[in-house]
Amino acid sequence: MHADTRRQVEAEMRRQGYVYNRAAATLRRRVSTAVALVINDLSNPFFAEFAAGADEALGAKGYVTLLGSSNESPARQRQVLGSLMEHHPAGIILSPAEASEAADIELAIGPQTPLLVFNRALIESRSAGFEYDFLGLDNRGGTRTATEHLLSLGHRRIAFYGGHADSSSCRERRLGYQDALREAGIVFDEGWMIETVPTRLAASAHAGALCAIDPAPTAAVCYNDAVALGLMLGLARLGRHPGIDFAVTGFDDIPEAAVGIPPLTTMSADPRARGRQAAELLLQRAANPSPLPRRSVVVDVQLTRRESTPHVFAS
Amino acid sequence: MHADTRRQVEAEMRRQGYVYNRAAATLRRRVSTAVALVINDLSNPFFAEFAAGADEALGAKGYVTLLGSSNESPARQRQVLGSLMEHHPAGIILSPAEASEAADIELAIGPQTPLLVFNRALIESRSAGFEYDFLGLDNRGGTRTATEHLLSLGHRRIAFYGGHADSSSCRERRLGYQDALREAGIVFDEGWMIETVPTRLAASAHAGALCAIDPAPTAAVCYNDAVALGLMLGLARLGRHPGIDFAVTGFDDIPEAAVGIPPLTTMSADPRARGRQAAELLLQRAANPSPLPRRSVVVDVQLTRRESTPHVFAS
DNA sequence: CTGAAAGCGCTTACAG
DNA sequence: CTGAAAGCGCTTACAG
Repeated sequence: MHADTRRQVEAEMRRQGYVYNRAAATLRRRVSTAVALVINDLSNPFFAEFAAGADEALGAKGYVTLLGSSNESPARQRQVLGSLMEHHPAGIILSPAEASEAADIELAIGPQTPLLVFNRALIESRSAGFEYDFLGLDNRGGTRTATEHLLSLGHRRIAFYGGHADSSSCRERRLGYQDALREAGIVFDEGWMIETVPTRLAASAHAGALCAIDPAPTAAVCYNDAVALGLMLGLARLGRHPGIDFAVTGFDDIPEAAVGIPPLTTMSADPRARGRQAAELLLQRAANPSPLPRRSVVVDVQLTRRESTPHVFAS
Repeated sequence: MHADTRRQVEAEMRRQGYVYNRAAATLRRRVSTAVALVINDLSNPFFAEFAAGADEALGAKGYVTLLGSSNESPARQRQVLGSLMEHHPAGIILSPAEASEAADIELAIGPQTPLLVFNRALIESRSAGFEYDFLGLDNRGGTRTATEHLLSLGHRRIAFYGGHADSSSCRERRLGYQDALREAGIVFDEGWMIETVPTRLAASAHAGALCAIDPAPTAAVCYNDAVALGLMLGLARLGRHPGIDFAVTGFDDIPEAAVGIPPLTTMSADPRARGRQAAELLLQRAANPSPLPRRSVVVDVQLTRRESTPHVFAS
């Protein structure tokens, strides 16, 4: 009888087209089942995958994703956060625009809403006591592993190619590279580090700077995959043959890495899994209002060896 | 005085940390300022760009984006739509999963909420009188233009490479290709059309099927850029030289197309602009509850000529 | 034109 | 344990 009645009621609800009104519930409970997801650059597959993973995990837990994209503009980011805050989200996952100030973010979202920052450190100059969780990649360990891989293949003159020296992830990746060189007893030269805009196009156009180093390096640890793919293109145009007489490593393992020419040895970060992880971390925080201390999770990245890193070539 | 008072009040609001409660407004007004954006595949840069464009335009009009991703699963899509409906969105932008049934969608969202379908037709078998707007690309005209371009370069044996013959966009693109051949008086052969999973990897692996055609084609119109880039890779491995002794065209103009080896001639669809356009169309509908008739907007795609389409090569 | 009151649809604290 | 009532913070219809 019970089950039968239930079925009848449900049938009638469906017939009348009843839909639960989450706005009413949010108003009463003072917090919504939405999570804000603010992404710096959706056209980068790394962040698009991250967003897809986060949305997937949030959906599985009954949350809905409020999307915002900042296009790497801190001003737009502030605006987007302000607009999303009006929906009283249960939490915020933020992959910050370059040069985002912690104090700025705090102003936009207040001290109540749980925040998880992904991938990049916020600039903490003016801020004190603003609490948030952090999920990032082990940038330093990653390039250290990449560099050790090249060393194990006999390379000794190894450049670091691409990225902005003033971005936190680039700084960390350069440190890991230097760690590995130092440990191998190699005297490293500032001139081995070449700065570029971190895009494929810029990296490709700038390849000449790498060839101009004297004596020429036999390998390059690249800031990320986009840069590495661009560098390989640029080298090919200059008559070098990456994968045969030159070794290149990337970072991120974007889908294109596996099908590059040659396929790219890179550090895998599995952005979709990172998105799911970010959602988990945030929802743990949202469930326990305060007991947990601030957490900073740094994820190991895995060397994925492909054909772009040959043994050193006797020239 | 007026302005001064206003400033004081605003300062006090900020001091107390007041934020507008949109849930209360939604409850009272019975419709929210959120728009649901449901995407079939966020890891495809084409759709990620589309999402970014839609979010941008919605944000500019004071709307917020509720994201959902279906990962090409109609079941997941139904579930996602159901969950988003509880937020009473002002409208829905849907880039449907493959083989989505109109009747299914109607069941999930009801007859009230404005719907704009992007890119793919819904299967209309069981449904009658379900109204929605449509925004799509001129698939047929696009491949027709691409094929005419190859014909003008002297190619006569032109294949159509990649895609699933049962997807509506692939069917349309094949028709445009056949239109151009017919008009040029070329007797076309069913064997010139090769089916693949529409990914770079699958297209690359399947390149042998193209070379097996006898007599061998000198050019291929590809289903999309991913397929075209994969095909060029596969051909290179088989000793062919796309851009020199073989011509390839793509579709979409994803960012990678411009930096491929060689750079890819393709049909530009400008997905970010499409996202903005989808948002405009939907919001027009949301503003006027019913007066507008159902609209179907088909966007022209532009030939972007790059180095992958050489003049026919005297072999 | 201005200001107080009603009410949107839920959840929860409270009376019975 | 059950059921009626209060109240979340807005918007809008209505009285003054």
